[in-house]
Amino acid sequence: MPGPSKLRHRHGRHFERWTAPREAILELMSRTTKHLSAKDIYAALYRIYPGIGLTTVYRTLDLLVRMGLINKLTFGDGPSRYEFQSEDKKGHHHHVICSRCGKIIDYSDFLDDELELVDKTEKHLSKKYNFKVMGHNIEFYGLCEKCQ
Amino acid sequence: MPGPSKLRHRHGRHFERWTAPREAILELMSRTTKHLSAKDIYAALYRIYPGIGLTTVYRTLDLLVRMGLINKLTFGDGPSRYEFQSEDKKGHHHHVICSRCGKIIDYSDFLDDELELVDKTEKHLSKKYNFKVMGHNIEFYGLCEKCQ
DNA sequence: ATTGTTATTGAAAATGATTATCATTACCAA
DNA sequence: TTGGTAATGATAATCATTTTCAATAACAAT
Repeated sequence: MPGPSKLRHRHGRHFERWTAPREAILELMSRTTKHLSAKDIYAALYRIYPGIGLTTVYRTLDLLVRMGLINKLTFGDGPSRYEFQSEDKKGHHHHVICSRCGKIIDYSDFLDDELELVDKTEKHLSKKYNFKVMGHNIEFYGLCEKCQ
Repeated sequence: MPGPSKLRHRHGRHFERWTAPREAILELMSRTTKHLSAKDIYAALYRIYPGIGLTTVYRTLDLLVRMGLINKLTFGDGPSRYEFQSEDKKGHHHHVICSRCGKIIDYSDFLDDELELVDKTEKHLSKKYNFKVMGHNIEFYGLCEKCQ
C-alpha cells in the first residue's frame, strides 16, 4: 500500500500527480494475485468508486506497467490481463494457459535453472544484437485437467 | 509445397476441401521467415490472386494454426502475426521483441539447455496439475540497437 | 487558506482488429 | 451431370482499446 509521497519519490519521472483513481487501481491490483482485464478492474472499482471511467483504468494500467508495478499479459484471445508484480524475487513466476478454456495457472518451479538459462541468453543477445534486455516471458500452453 | 492429396491424408480431420486460397496462403507462409499480419498476407496475395477476401485469410490462418503448420504470435500492440512452423527441430526458435519499435529478432541459441528445462517443467506440470502441455513460448523484450 | 496552472479525468466518438452473417460459389462424391 | 454442402467473400457487427476535448482537481506558489 505505497503512499503518494513514497511513490512520488520513487517514480516521479512517470507522472506529476498521484490521484485517487491511481491509488484505487494500484490498491486493488496489489491485493490480488488474479489476472484481471481492464473491464474486470473497472467493474470491481465501480462499487466503491462510482464515477470512475474505463478510460482512466486503461490509462492507469498503462502507467503502472511503465512503472514496473504490474505486468500486462497478452494471450491470443480476449482482452489483455494484468497482474501485480511483487517486489521480491519470490514472486517471480510464469504461466500455464489452457488453450481451450483460457484457465491460467501460475507456477514458479525450477527458477534457479531458469535464471541460469535466462542470464546466459540475455548476455548472448546483448552481445550479438546489441539488444538491451529488460525482461522475459516464459509460458506453456495446452489442455487443463477439465478440458482434456 | 505440400499438395492436396498429401495434406488431405495427413490433416483431413481439420478440413474437407483443400482449396486455392488455402494453398496460396500456405504457399506464401512457407516461403518466408517473416512475421506477417493477416493484412500483410492479404496485401501480398491480392496481386497474384485478386478477389481473395480478408475474411478468408483470417479463417485460413486459424485453420493452419490448428493444423500446427504456422504459429500465431500475439504481442501487446497491433495485430497478431503469423510465422511458418518449420517441420524439423532446427527451425525451433524464440523471439526478442523491441518494446519501442516492435522489431522482432529470431534466435535459436542454447536450445539444448532450453530443452532440458522445458522437458523438466513439462513433466512437472503434467504431474502437479494434470495439465497436458502442447507447446511453450519463450520471449525476451527490451530495446533494440536503434531504440536505446 | 486561496489562487493559478495544467495534469488528469471521464464521456463520447473514433479506430482497428477480428468475427458473424448470409447469399453465392465451386468441390467432389455419386 | 448433378446434388449436397464446405468454403468463399462482401458486408455488417462486435470487441478492445485509443483519441478527443471540455470539465475537474492536484498542488506549487502565494
